[in-house]
Amino acid sequence: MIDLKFLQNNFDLVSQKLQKKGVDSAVIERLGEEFASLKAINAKLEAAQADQNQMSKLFGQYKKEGKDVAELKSKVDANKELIAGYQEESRSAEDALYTIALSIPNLPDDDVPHGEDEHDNIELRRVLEPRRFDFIPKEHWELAEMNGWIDFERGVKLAKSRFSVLKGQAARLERALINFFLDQNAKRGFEELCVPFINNEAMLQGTGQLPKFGDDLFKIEDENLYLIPTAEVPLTNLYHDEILSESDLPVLMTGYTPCFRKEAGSAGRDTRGMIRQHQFDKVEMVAIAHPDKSDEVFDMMVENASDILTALGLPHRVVRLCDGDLGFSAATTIDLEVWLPGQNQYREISSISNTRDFQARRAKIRFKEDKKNRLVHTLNGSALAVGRTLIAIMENYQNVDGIIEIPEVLKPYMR
RNA sequence: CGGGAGAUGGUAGAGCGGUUGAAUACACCGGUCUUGAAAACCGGCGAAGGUAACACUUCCGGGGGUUCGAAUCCCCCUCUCCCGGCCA
Repeated sequence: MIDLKFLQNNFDLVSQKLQKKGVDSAVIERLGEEFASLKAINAKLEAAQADQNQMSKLFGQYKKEGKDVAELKSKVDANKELIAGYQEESRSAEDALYTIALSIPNLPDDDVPHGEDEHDNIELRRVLEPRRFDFIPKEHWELAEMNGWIDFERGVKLAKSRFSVLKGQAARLERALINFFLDQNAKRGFEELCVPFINNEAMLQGTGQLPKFGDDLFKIEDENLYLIPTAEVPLTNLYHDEILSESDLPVLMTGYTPCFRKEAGSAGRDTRGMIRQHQFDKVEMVAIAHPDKSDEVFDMMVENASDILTALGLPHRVVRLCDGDLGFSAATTIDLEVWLPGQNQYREISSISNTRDFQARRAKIRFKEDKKNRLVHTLNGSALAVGRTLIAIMENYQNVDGIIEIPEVLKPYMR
């Protein structure tokens, strides 16, 4: 959630920044008004409550002294009705405010480049030269079929479209990658966690998936629970509504989880192969950082993910997202895109974001700084998307017969 | 899923319906003492909103009710613990 006090004092700035994220300035104006009217009604309510408390104390005193309370009681009764009315007003003002506030995306950082969509993203650098093939490299689904690695049809039979089954060496490679990623993250100081794959509504609101993006989530029937779309949800919310001590920061966490996404609105995109599935494996990094030091942590996370790709010998590029392409919660994002020779293009394999205090405000994650509580910064990034790494290995390590070599660093993990 | 018990500040643990936002102990922080530490003694010590700072408001698992007044009484929900069933 954005800082409403900041909004009050910097309307033009906020409004202009959110324009890029597709928010109409009229909505921002509404938001400011709702905030102001909530504060106004709460002031009235609190004054009336103060009166009530005073009179109740008097009441007790009168009783003790044997005085007549009839007049006082009628005053108290009248005030009570006043309070009930204010309470109702306050409640509806609050509803109105949060209905809007929770659906407003984060403000982009000042140094985020301007742009409409992914075409305006800025390539920062390329790492590793793509290999030159003396034959036409195949796409991963073709390789999968030749090697008997992926059973798309039976995945569909078991669940529905966009589900698949990994077999034999591919299943083993998937597991090897998970272990490799977790080990690499541990070397950077990320503590490994194994968390619930189902989270409740409050957690999904904390990280920003709800209330706005419920259509992308698998909900458990008759329960207030959802399959997680990313480990960012449980890892970040581990400290939901908690106050950390300054010395705890930064908290660096990593975890493997499957991720479940409905992919609503992705009809027809990447329907072939394993690029876009309803269920996929991912190893995630999450950091809870001191607000003055989150930039350092962010750089480290980007470096870590890039280094893992390099260790696997996978060519990739580092891309800075423009404001038009930023996700809902992100203030700044860097994507890593891996080279897929079969597709002859770079495809996203990791996305690393600093949400600043946006998620922290929603999830109430704070730390003590000189007796005062201050919101932390939360960061998240993939290191890495496992299925897409598997695809990248298949396409980059194929030979002319369709045989796929195992990257050197993974061999110990395949034994 | 069935039977019983419970939910209070970082932890432990009190709390007749009326200066109880909450005794007490431990932990923690500051100070005195000490070469330093420990001990002892003194002081401080929950959160949110609000304020320049006060004031003030709210919070004793969550929600609702009774009352002038609820941590204390009533109802619902959630969670935890113990016993049984099922089970990796």
